[in-house]
Parts: sequence; structure tokens; C-alpha cells
Amino acid sequence: MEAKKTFFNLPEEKQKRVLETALEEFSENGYEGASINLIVSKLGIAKGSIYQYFTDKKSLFLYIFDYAVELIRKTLKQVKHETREEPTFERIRRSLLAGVDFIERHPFIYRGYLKMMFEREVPFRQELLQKIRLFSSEYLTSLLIEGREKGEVRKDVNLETMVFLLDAVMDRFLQAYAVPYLDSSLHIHGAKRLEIERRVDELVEAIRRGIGN
Amino acid sequence: MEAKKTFFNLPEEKQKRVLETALEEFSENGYEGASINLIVSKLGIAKGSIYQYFTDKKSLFLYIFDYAVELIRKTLKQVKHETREEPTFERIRRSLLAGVDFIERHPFIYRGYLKMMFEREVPFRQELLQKIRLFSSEYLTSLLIEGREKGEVRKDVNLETMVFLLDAVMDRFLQAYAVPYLDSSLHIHGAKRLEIERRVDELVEAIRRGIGN
DNA sequence: CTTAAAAATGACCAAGTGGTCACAAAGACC
DNA sequence: GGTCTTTGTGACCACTTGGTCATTTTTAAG
Repeated sequence: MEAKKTFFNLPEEKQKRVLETALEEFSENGYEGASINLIVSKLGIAKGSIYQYFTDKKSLFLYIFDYAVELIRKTLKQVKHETREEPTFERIRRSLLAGVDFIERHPFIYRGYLKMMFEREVPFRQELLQKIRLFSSEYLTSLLIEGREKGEVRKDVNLETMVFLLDAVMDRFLQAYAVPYLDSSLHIHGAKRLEIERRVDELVEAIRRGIGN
Repeated sequence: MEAKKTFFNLPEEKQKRVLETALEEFSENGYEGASINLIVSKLGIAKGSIYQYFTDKKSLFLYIFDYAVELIRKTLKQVKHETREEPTFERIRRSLLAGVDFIERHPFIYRGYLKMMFEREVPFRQELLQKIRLFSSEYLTSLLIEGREKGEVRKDVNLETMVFLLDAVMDRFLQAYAVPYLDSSLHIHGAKRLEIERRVDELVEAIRRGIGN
């Protein structure tokens, strides 16, 4: 329980406005950097008010985190279901594109995740990050295991190694898409959908076939 | 010119102590989060003193950044030279291990780099990051081009795509090594050298041969 | 309209921030 | 010794931070 009862008595519309505003502030400035003063000022409410919704900065942050995690969880589950009949590397391709769509729809969530990854003072950072990494890890693991059963994925390569490789490449791809200056070589930030799909195809193919002769 | 003349008049030993202390503070707390008050307190000097060495927080940061970049540049150059006769994937292997060694020798530099990657208020962040990414990118590109000439690297895969893939996997590997909670699946953080080498071998092999059948 | 409970308010607090500056101490040269 | 320049100092400044709380405003019930 992280929010006070008063918060839930608010009209849903206002609840959402509070959440989205705070999410934006946290994702742009990190936990420490986020300013309660700025949040209330943007919302046009008094400082005291927000402390009637949440006991303190930490609980506000945690509430928003849970809100975001739930969105991610749902999205992954859906993609997994939608592609359940597809070949493994097609599923990987689709997962990447789903990530792109997610960032498009919820830009502040993914950026917030990147922020907290390397911040020190985030409360429960370790636990929170593991929660997320576990999603991704479990998701890719199950994809690869099913792929092995179908004979589409190598059996002579360590499963952990493959998960690591996939996770690294996919995450970096999304980083490049979400944050302009991380996109030094691929030029996918702000690119058209068609161009992005082309890049995804190339990348997935490189992962599948390898880059050595 | 970022440091004042007074700084250079200091005994070298003290210069280094100042730099290392500030580097540690910046790398642990990021640019905004780093506290000048804490730095001078750790150094046991008066607040005013540090403003006689550097004009402000920004110039102190930039000076330290250059100091760090120079170290990285030298290391990369050396590895490139040392492995110039080796096969391409052996060079990649060695580069990864050199990264591990670098982190071991300069833990605050790599962590600082990760911090500033997602921080907003770092001065000239974009330019600084591109400086670093360019190193990595140019390094890998030249490795792969030479590898192609030797017939060890595929010619039917986009060069940019391969650089991206390598960069992503290598960087993530070092992240996992440097930051415990980013190492969710590979368990290389704090692992013995032998175990790390085994992981590197597996990973490089997966990149070379691909993971698909 | 009265009353009581719920919600909103903003002046205020202690603590921390980067940065300044008048002054003191130390060094260097004669 | 005296004089002049370079370093070192820390009280102080304006400003921001997260958080509090006595007080007012709004809402709901009878």
C-alpha cells in the first residue's frame, strides 16, 4: 500500500494527471533529481496536497513504478501470446517491434527505466531492477527453449549465453531508438517505421546466422 | 583550458589526489548529484581552495572527463596494436578481456561513463558521449573491415549492423561485470578470471556462429 | 442552515546546494 | 628585517530541497 486513501477518492482523471506528471518528472530527472516542488507547480496544486495523496517522495515513486511495471508485464504477455505460433526468430523480430511501439506509446516509462538503471539513490533500486530484468530474461528464455524444441535454435550454445546476447542487443536497439545520442551508428532514432523494420530484420538475421565465416 | 594555473602549481601528488577524489564523487553520484562540499571535505581542504583550482563545477567535471578519455584512448590503441596479427575473433575476445582489466584498474571511470549516459544535466553530455561512442565504433569497424579482408568476417551482413551488435554485446558484458545488479543471468560480476574467460569464449563463439540452426 | 468530516492550502523549517570574497598565512625575492 | 605575490580559508549568500501543520475551504449529512 503506497498511496493514501485520499488519492483514490480523487476523480480518476485527476489521479491519472498526477501520475503522468510525476512519471514525466521522475523519468526526466531520476529519483533524486525529480522535484516535488516542480511536480505540484506543474499540476497547479499546493505542496501540501500531494502529501495528502502520498506519504512521501519515496512512496510516490514506488507507486508510479508499479504502475509502469504492470504496463510492461501486460505488453510482454500479449506479444508472447500473439506470436505463439510463429517461428522463433519471427517472434524475436516481433518482440523488438513491440518494444518500439511501447516506447512510442509510453516514452517516459522506458526512459525512466534507463535513468534508474545507473542512479544510486533510487529506493530499492536493486530489487526493482531485478524485477524488470527478470521479465525480460524469463521471456527470452522461454522463447529460446521453445525454439530449441522446434529445432530452430542451436543446442550446442549455452542457453544463458544466448539469452544474454539477445537481451543485450534488443535492449541496446531500444535504447538507440529512445535516446538520440545513444544511436551513434544505426540511425533509427526518429526513423520511419519501414526503415526501422529493415534494421530489425538485418539485426535478427545477424544474430541467427552469426557474423563469422 | 579548464583548470586554473594554480592547480598546475600543486605538487603532482596532490593534483592526483584531487582528481581521483572528484572522479570518485562524480562517478558515484553523477554530475548534478556530486557535491563540491563533500569533495573538499574528503580532501580536507577549504571550499574556496577548489575554486582556485577550477573556475566552477563544470570545468572540474570536464577536466576529469578529458583525463578519463585519455586513459581509454591509450588502452584501446594498445590492445589494437598488441593483437594486430591475431585472427579477428581472437582480437574481439582480447578486447573484451582488456575491458575487464580496465574496469579492474579504473573502476570509477567505467561507472562514471554509465552514469552520465542517462543523466540529463551533464554539461555537453551529447558531445562527450559521442566522443566515447565514436572510439568504440571506429575501433570495431576497423577490426571488422580487416576481418573481412582476411575472409574471417561475413561480407553479406551490413557493416553497421555488425558493429552495432558487437558494441551492444561487449558493452553489456562489461556492464554486467562492473555493476552487480545488471548481471542478472551471466554471473560474471566478481567471478574468477578463468570463469570470465570461459564466458567470453562462449559469447564470442555465439556471435561468430550465430544462434540459429 | 448547522455541523462535522475531508481536502486543499502555503508560509515555514532545517538542511543542503554552488559559489564568493575579505582576510590570513606562506613563499619568494631583496 | 620588509615587501609583494601566490595560496588557503571559512563565514556568508541566495536559492532549492523534501516535508510539516495550523488554518481555511469544500463537501456531505441531517
